[in-house]
Amino acid sequence: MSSFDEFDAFEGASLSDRAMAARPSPYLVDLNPAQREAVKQLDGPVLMLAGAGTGKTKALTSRIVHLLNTGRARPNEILAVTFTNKAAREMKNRVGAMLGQSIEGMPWLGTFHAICVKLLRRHAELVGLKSNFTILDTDDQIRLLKQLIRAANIDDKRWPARHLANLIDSWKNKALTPAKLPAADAGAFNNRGGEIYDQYQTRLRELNAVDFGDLLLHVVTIFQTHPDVLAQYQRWFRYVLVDEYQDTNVAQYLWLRLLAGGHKNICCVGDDDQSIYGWRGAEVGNILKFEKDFPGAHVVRLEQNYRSTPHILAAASNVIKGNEGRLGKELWTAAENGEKVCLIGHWDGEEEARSIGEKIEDLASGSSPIAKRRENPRSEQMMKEIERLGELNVLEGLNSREQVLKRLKKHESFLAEESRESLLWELTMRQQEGRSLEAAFPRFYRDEMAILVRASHQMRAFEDRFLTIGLPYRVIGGPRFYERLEIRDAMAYFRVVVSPDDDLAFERIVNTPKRGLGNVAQQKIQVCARANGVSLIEGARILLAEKGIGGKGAKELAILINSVDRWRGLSVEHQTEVPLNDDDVIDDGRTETAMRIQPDQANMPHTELAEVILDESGYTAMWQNDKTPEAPGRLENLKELVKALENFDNLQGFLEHVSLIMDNETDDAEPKVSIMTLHAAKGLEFPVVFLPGWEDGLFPSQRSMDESGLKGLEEERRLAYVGITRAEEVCTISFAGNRQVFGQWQSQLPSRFIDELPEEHVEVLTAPGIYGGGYNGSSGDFGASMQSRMQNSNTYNSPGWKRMQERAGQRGLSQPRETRKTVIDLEAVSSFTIGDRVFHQKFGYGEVVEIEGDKLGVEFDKAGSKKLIAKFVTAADDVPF
DNA sequence: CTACCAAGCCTTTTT
DNA sequence: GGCTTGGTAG
Repeated sequence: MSSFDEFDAFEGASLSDRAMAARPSPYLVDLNPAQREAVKQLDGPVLMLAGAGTGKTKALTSRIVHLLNTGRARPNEILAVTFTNKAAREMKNRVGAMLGQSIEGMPWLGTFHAICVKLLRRHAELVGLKSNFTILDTDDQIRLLKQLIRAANIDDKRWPARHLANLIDSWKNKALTPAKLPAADAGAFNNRGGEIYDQYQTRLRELNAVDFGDLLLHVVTIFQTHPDVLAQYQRWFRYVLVDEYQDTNVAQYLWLRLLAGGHKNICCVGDDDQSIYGWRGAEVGNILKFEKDFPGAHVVRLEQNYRSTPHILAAASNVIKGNEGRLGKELWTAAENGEKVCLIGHWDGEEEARSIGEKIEDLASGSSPIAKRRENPRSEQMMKEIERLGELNVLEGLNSREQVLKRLKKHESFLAEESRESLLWELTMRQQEGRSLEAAFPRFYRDEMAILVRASHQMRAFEDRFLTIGLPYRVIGGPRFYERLEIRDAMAYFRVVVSPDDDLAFERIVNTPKRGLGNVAQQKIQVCARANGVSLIEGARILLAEKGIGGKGAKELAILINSVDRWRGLSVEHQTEVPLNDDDVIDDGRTETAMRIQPDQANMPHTELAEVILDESGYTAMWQNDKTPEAPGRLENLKELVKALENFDNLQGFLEHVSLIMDNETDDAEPKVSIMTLHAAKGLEFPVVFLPGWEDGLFPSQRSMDESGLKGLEEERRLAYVGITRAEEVCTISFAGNRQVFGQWQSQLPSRFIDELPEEHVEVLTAPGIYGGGYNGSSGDFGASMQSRMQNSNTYNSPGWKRMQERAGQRGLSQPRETRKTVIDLEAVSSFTIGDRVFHQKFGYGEVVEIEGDKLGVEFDKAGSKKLIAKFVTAADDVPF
């Protein structure tokens, strides 16, 4: 592989380039021809059409390494944009791993938003902001808009702020400033849309704040109105790389085109079949017209799939081919056939959850102790172990040896001292007895399995079920840590301290905890602030001085204001401007905050300050006195928040991080099943994937179809495609005949996408209990009817389906069967007796009414009676207060 | 001003 | 079913 062909990309390059290129490039060896082509075509526009699982991240990271290795660019001269923080992180890690060193020096690898913040902090004054602007989240945004709407005398019931927020967002996605807004758009929202948008932007500027959309919009505006600034960056970023190009919106597209406009060294990677963010302004058109935008673009197709089995791939392809106007790719794989895609219909959503829970436990159970334990990685020992097993001939003479080895390798990180011993023992025994070696291993680990749902409310059924059977799971992208009430409150306190102009934050905390400053008092503050043209907190100060407010409220308000002043004094982080107008300082690797903020002498550590703020404000006390079941959890979260602060230099740095990083990944030692939305799953892969809720109206989502018609349906179909292609080995699609929607029982029809699955790659399973009888094997009825459904694509008229429909409404036919086995440690049994008061994270307080092995029956004060595993509750006395 | 209750919305999907 | 909002009573 070390032939001259590695140099051919540099024909005509300068001698020094050639010399650089002479460095070995081992990363090229691992690539297939298409990937290699995409990596080596360094100059000029490149479009990489990368199907699901075709190794696009590998190609992208190899390309970065190649750029560095050939000396084409220094790390800080490469602009690499992703959509999610996770993708950015992964790319950083992989580039680092390939280079064999840490990748400190790639400051411009990040999400659109993160990179824009950096740029905007630097040039904020060009759009009328100060460089320490705050970033508002949706909640602040809506509250602000609500104020404006009310001020404009519009009924905010008929014209909800939320709606306008969405409109403004969509305008910003299209790079439309108020001035550029077409009349048709401006007329939206009771004819006042454009007007209020304008006011909103003005108000944001006054508050020295931006919303998410502004991050991009402002930067685009700066580039468009200041060619000198743009030119500087065009020169600096010698190469531009974009991940998930199919998800770019107009603003992002403009941004990219402006930045790459000079040298046109832009490489976009994407897959039109995975465009699932149309509702957020993404334009599939961007990828479809790339060749027109960048004439002479090099188009490379990655079509070899390394992820999924042929059955899974075929199922996905057959579904997606129902879409029109695709760029067209033919995915293929060299992998073995594997299992067919499973299709199961269930009686109702509860049973679907139960069934999936059982299947997960089945797949995750193995007879070896390592099945249940995950220890620190010790791969070196692992490799030795494999050798030793070989020496001992433990694996000799059995045709599954290959697979066992593969399995061992795959799970090397699971092995620790004791489990190795027991594994060895287990394998030896098995061999002596002639039993299967494979079966000593669990087929999959829990963290290799995922449940992908269309909408987040579907998650609850699974959470409830898994909680009761004690199956460890984690919800990804659910209610996010930083969106929780207590966290937002705490952060509002920090914001008030850090930036005095932050009215929204002040509003939020002024009467939290209760200070006797209700509507009336707050109104007075508002009026006073406006009359004097100052921020709310200054207004409050004036109001106090003028004695415009009295009684308990006045006293409390004075205390609050004094406290804020004191806290601010404790933090003493005076800002010093550092000149930033030279090419050379575009990036020197330091963060923006470090550049601009020079801490004064000794000041209180910000973590300590945070604690002081929360204590002295009475916020902690508020939750300590709160008796609701959530209170302990909230205190816990506050503690976590303070802990998270440790990773930052100051409060401001932290606040910025929080506004951009919405995902919080906590690495537990214990392997857990993932539950997430299909959207959140993009870019991920799992050996085992469950796709529940394939019912018309749910998936494809009714709303999507109503709002966007065929376009919406096609996007839903792409979502289905994304879902199926997440699976490596096992993919199970299911639907339920009955489902609770808004608390009402509703009968559901199977998704139309189910009819688009290719019969020969799908195995239709009989749902347990669907005909009352369930498990005694012979009830192939339902399966057969499913088959016939699919043969006559005349959908919902099959006898089997009709019968199922008829039973809708008479619930209770399928009795919940007790679960067979759970993943629990049996030691935890009976530390409780009947009558004990216990506490549960989700259900709150309750009383033990029944004990059955390790399962407790608990009558909860608020949540009713539940059965659950003992380890999920604590004695009520132990709950921290 | 707060605490409680009824009514009405709602469920896409997210940086 | 659950959450937010708005109205009313104390």
